[in-house]
Amino acid sequence: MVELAMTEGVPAYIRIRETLRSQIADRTLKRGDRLPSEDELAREFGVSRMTVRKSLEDLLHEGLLYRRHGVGTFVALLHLDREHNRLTDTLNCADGEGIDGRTSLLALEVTPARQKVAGALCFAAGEAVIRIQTLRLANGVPITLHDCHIPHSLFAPILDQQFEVEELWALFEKHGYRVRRAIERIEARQATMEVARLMGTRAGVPILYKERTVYADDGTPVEFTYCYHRGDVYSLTVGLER
Amino acid sequence: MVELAMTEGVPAYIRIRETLRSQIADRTLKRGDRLPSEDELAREFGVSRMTVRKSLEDLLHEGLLYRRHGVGTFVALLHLDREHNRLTDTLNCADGEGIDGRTSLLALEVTPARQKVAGALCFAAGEAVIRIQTLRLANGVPITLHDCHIPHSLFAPILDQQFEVEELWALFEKHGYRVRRAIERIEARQATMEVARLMGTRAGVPILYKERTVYADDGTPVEFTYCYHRGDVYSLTVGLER
DNA sequence: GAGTGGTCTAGACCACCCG
DNA sequence: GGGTGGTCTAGACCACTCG
Repeated sequence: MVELAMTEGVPAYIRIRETLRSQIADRTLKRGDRLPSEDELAREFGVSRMTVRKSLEDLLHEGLLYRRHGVGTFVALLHLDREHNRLTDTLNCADGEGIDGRTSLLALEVTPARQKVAGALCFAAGEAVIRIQTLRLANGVPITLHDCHIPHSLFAPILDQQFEVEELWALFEKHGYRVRRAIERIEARQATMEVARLMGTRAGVPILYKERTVYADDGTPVEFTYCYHRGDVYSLTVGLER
Repeated sequence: MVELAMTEGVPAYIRIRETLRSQIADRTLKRGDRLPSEDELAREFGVSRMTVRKSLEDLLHEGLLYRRHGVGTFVALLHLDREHNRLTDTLNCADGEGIDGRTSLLALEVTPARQKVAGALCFAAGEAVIRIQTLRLANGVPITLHDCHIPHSLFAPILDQQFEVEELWALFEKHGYRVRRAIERIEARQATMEVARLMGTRAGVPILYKERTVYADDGTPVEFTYCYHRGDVYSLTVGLER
């Protein structure tokens, strides 16, 4: 019987899942290897087969493993980065290793929602939104201009608090909205004069433009943001399935 | 006990899942509604509770439902389009309703792989790849230029057959590779002279540029494609989670 | 035919939330 | 306290693949 990493109150299927994950990470299980059968794993870990299957579920979904009916469960040859479609805080995007990221606040105001913003947030044009405009710098170079809109009706109290734009989603959560997913519409555009000025570049340079709507886990839209990424220094990676 | 749609050999959890899905679609279950508890559903459908939970799994994952421990399972307020991160055939992208899409073949050749192509396909620079260059038109307007590369070693036989570029992935499958997922790197660029010429536009216009690597379910890279989308008429939508 | 994963059962106990 | 979902069991039978 195999010794499990972690203990105390952590469900068995999670301990088994993480044990398998680390065996794959440290090459105890190599790419292309067949795992022991589910019956064997159940015996090894001292749990029922249903629990083993529950353990495998997430790893299969991530693409770390794949199954062939009647044949076995295998470690995938290539492990795609799970982070690709991971939702990160709009105003606090990760910049990768060795990069000094900073966010500066350009504007914070309450305004009536224009039509597109209102539509995305599911309320009538003209209702109040909190608008947070920020500039994201990497090593001092402007990378992204964010123009973020959140419903005033849900989050008005945040205006009365000190808050860091990096912690916007933590504030949402304090108000009972757990951020769960987002939709982004992506286009290639040219910088307008206005955007160029704010980003310290010149009009006409390529801009990766996004409109992002963020939803809580019950489906409530909690944020709509225009994003302008400098095309010459920014690329975006997404994963697709099936 | 509830009558189930579909029958004969379809697993119970799938019939239950689809029954619930259509109840949500036709508003028998409305947004925000609490579903019957798992015990109730088990009684209604005449299955065990584990089977009910299996039915709910996919719907939860899709975001159609969400759960609150100790409270219940609910229909989400907003249903995000499941198609966003759906992988579609590179050379045969869907164009939406009422659009006449066509793909014309610009080039089909065997060439040595340049470094980036070889790297993506996990073999040495200079090895043979089949290169398929196509232009995608919507209502006669060039939308996307694809420059697709597939390993000659895996798919050489397709050169000896008649084949439609629209059916590339079906051919992969015939050779034992089931397409499963892809990674796309996305940038905003300006059209080069060469790209502008092929797409019937002028150099400098915004181009949504992608490098896409496609993987079979065992992780084998089966395709690497450069995509050039006309920025003024093309936008891309992606979903992000968590 | 032997071994694998796919589906399913009929229970059990626990943790969480609410009134 | 009563109802909900979260975890888990110890079996069962089936469908698929391979030699």
